Amino acid sequence: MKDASRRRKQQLLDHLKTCVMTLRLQPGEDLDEATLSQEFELSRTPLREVFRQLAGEGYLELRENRGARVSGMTYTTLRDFFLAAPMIYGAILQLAAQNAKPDQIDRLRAAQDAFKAALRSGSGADRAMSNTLFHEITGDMADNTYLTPSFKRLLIDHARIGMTFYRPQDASMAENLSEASRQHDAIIAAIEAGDDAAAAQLAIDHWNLSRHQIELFVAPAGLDLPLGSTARKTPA
Amino acid sequence: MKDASRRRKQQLLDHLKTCVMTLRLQPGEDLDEATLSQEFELSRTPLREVFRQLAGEGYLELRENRGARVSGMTYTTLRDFFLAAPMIYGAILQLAAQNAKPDQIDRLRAAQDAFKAALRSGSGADRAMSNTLFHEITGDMADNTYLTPSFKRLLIDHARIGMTFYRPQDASMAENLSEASRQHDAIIAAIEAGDDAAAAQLAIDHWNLSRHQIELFVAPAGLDLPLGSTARKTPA
DNA sequence: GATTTTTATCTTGTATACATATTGCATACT
DNA sequence: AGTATGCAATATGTATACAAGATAAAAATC
Repeated sequence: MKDASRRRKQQLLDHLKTCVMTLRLQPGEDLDEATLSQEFELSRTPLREVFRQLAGEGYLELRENRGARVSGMTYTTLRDFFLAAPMIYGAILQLAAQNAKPDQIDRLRAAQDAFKAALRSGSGADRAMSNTLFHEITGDMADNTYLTPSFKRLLIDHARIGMTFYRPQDASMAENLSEASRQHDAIIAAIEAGDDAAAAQLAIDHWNLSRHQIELFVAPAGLDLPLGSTARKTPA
Repeated sequence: MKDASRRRKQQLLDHLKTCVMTLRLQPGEDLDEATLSQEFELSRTPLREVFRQLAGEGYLELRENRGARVSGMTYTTLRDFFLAAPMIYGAILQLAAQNAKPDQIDRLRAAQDAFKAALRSGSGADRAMSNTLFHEITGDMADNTYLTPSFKRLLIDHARIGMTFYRPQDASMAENLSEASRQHDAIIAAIEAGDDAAAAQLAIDHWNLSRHQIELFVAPAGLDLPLGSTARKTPA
């Protein structure tokens, strides 16, 4: 009986994490204690503890006397993200290449297989979550107490950014994902070979690819209309 | 009445943070809910929420059904620390120099004054806490969501390492602190001038100084005894 | 009619009581 | 004597009840 409620608490934790990362819960969205309490058959006490923990990990924000909401994404988010990500992830992969243990490499391979499967047949959310798992394992390999907190925080918004800036119809975006998958393979190879310099370089490349995907979204290829076809009817 | 208990909760939070950073609570030490509950006149419910939050920020570790303990310091801690610290703090100071606002610079100056006062007359704990405050303000200036979590985590152990590896009698350690204070002044100047390259370099220098202090502690100057004076009575 | 004040309702925060898990000690057994 | 087992004591986790704050709606005032 106690075992069951402990499992529900863990389920709630995983559920909320997934919902935040896949945008099923939107940035800035309010969370209702009462509703979640009923859905997961938990009293408010353990629920609120889960909120605190998720706030500590960067998924939620707590406001005094005003409940919890999903961490926001502002117009400075992308800039902050791409400033920090290459540096942190470069360090993570460098350390991963130096420290990875055989069973961790096995897990990384399994995660990459899952990622490839999600590319073929999964939803956007499947893709985002399996990609997150891949990177989380590299974080385990690096095993540095002081880098992990920022890295985990980056992975949350990496998933959210990936969900935001992606259109499945776009052919160049599909090609982008194939390239990402090839980079994952190269990362596995570099880690297995213990080549930390190569791993660090692959981190940079991987983020440049992410940035490129956003550019494809924000500034798509032109519609190939002749000059002047968009002339205004009203003066500027 | 409610106001008072909210203040007590905040007091508990600050108190625990300070105790962890000044080693009044040792790494690995167990915390007793019942005792703290009485001391701060709070019920266990809000107390446990504070524990969760502090665990999220890296001060404590929570074990299922086995209570909270202060985050441990292992033999790999120092290595992990000096791997991550220069990179993170370099980035923080670089961004601080780019983004600092006038009122933040004022606060940084005030923090440095407090640090100098602690150097002259304060306890080791005063020194550690005022130094932490100085660096926390540079973190505010940098204002990057993704770097902050690791930076905060570093500051916790920066304080604890400073408390561990310091002997007030040692003259070269005192000189070391004066040099640290001069570096703080230089950091303020670089930030005010918006010179991000200089600020990043000062971050590296500042950590090299910290590392030097540990070396002074671990490998002190010899006692100047003549060779052979420590000859063993038993064979090796 | 618009704005402010009051009141009702809902949400959040805390305390207490109870259920479950862990730990240490005493006793029994090999 | 040393180890195993069971029980008591202690500590942790959860649920419910109550208190305080926030929000929204209705009434009163200008």
